Amino acid sequence: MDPEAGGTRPRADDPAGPSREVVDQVRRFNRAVTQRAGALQDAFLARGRPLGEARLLWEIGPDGADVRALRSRLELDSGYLSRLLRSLQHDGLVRVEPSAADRRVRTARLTKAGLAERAILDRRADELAGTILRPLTGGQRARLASAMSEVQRLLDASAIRLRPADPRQPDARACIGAYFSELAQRFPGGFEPARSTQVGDDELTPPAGLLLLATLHGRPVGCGALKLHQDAPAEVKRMWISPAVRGLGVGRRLLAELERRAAASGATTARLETNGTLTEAIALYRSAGYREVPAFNDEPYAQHWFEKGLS
Amino acid sequence: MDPEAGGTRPRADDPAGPSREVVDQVRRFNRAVTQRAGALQDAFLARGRPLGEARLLWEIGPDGADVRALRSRLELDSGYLSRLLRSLQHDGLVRVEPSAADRRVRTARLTKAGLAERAILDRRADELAGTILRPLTGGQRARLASAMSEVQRLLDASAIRLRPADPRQPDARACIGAYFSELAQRFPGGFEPARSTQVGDDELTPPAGLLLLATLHGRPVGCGALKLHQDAPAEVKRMWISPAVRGLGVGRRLLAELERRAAASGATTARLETNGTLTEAIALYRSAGYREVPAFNDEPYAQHWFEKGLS
DNA sequence: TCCATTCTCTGACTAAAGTCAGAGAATGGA
DNA sequence: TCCATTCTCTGACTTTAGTCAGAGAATGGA
Repeated sequence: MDPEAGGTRPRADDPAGPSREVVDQVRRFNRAVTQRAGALQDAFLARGRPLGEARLLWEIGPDGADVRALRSRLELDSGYLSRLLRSLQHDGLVRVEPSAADRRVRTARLTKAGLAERAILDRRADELAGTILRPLTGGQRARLASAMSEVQRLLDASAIRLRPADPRQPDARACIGAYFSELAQRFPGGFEPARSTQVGDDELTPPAGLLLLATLHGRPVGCGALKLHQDAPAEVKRMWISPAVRGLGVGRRLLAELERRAAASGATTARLETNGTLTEAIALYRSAGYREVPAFNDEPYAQHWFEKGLS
Repeated sequence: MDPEAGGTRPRADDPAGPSREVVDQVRRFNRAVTQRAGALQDAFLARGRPLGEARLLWEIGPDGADVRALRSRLELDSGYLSRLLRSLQHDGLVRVEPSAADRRVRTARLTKAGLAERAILDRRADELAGTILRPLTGGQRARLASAMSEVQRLLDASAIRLRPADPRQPDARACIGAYFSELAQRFPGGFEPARSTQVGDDELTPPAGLLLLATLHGRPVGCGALKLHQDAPAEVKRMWISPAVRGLGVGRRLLAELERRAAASGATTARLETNGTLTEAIALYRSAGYREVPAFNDEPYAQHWFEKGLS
């Protein structure tokens, strides 16, 4: 059930909001594509088995998976998941054993028959794509793939959420770690955190500072932080975006949100320093209104210092 | 459950088939859109009511609908539909009465409360689109709308089916009627079927001829016909595509299928005549390999005659 | 008038997709 | 050792999305 464009009600004239025709296009897409594709897909992949079971079979994967990981990934009730596994086990497609690392945990693995069934599902998914593509010309196929990629990427961009996080949390740690790894790879002389100006976890925790995490469907895909000072400029730190979501405006959004929060904390100026190798980051800062200024600290890995008024 | 790209199996080297990466893109899209967008949509529109009921509420619409029309449109079992209506009736949202035209038939109408509930659904669908669009920049929104439109149109193109039909059937009649209407509008002097060279229904019915219908999700969107002659060229007739699906290669597909069937019936040549006003049709024929030839009949409304070898 | 067809509804039922409660085992920190 | 927490499983159950059978009323054509 997808209500189509509700064309009887004009959109409020909000310059920051989406226009009527864009909203209508999204609604039309929701109706036409989401539902139809879903029904077609379900029909294609069912194979006489409940979809929940088929889905689980696929998610267990060729390497197996812990039940709790499956529970969390598929967002299923422990009881229901147990039942689905029982059913697949009964059909000889799955084997469930206690994990060696923690005997409370079960690990599910596909049997030989389970792997064969999964391969059939794989083929079926290919066939489904084939039925969609076959009636089209070569040019139409390329255009469809390109448009689908664009829709998908923009829906991802839309789904990215920003939230404050404690720098000690695993997700935050992972992002900062990825940031440091990338710096080590891209700087000509490498990067060692110990040689850089130290920033403690407390400094990025309210009220002294703040770390923002960007997540896509719960998965961390970026971070950025603020060091706040009384009567002095706020410092932007730890700006990193996962390569998987670059080009989608996430960095810009993160930076804008950091600026907002800095201003809300009373800061009138934001500052940051960066290495000359990070050309895309520098371009982002410039286009966001940062001007290059004389060095304001002695960070060994920096060659450029930027500042922006926050009014 | 959406299997993602099954990247371990190389695609057969079939130049006419879709490439591996296009198939993978379609599979990724199916996964991303169907599951995520579908689930989000259901959550948004549920409002504590089963989706089937919400869907029915929407489909009844502001003007009401016959139960049998709803049954056919939504492809629901008569018993189940009756139950859904009962439930909505119990909630005071729907009124069901015998139709004046045929007392076997029931007409369902929304009550005042039903109309209010429908308006809420309308608003919710807007809000759903809004949540998708709001995190995006203006440029991203425009790009998303454009990409969605492209995906939708190409999926429509993909979903179009060609099938033989009896020219007397309502769908065929509707297409031929639309064709004649368009000719009447576009020809400078108008068009009257009676002044044109007559083609009887039997002439477009096997074995004397053939009519092909193009349908999109069961709805007729185009037609084309053949008149077959022993030891003489086959004639292409009644080529019409609905404006809603023009530009998607449907005409080309129809024409190609007619040629195939003509060749399969032993014809070595295909012929057609057309009015000079139909510039897109002429362009299609030319690009499909038809050459202009001297007039081979005295069709009063034609100014161009074309021919193509079918080997 | 008869009869085949169409339509809606009710009875009876099923399968799938879950939820909630709670028991028992395992883990790790105080 | 104790205890809070985590994990899985089983019991019991519900809701949703339907299906199939068949009855009774209405329609239209022979």
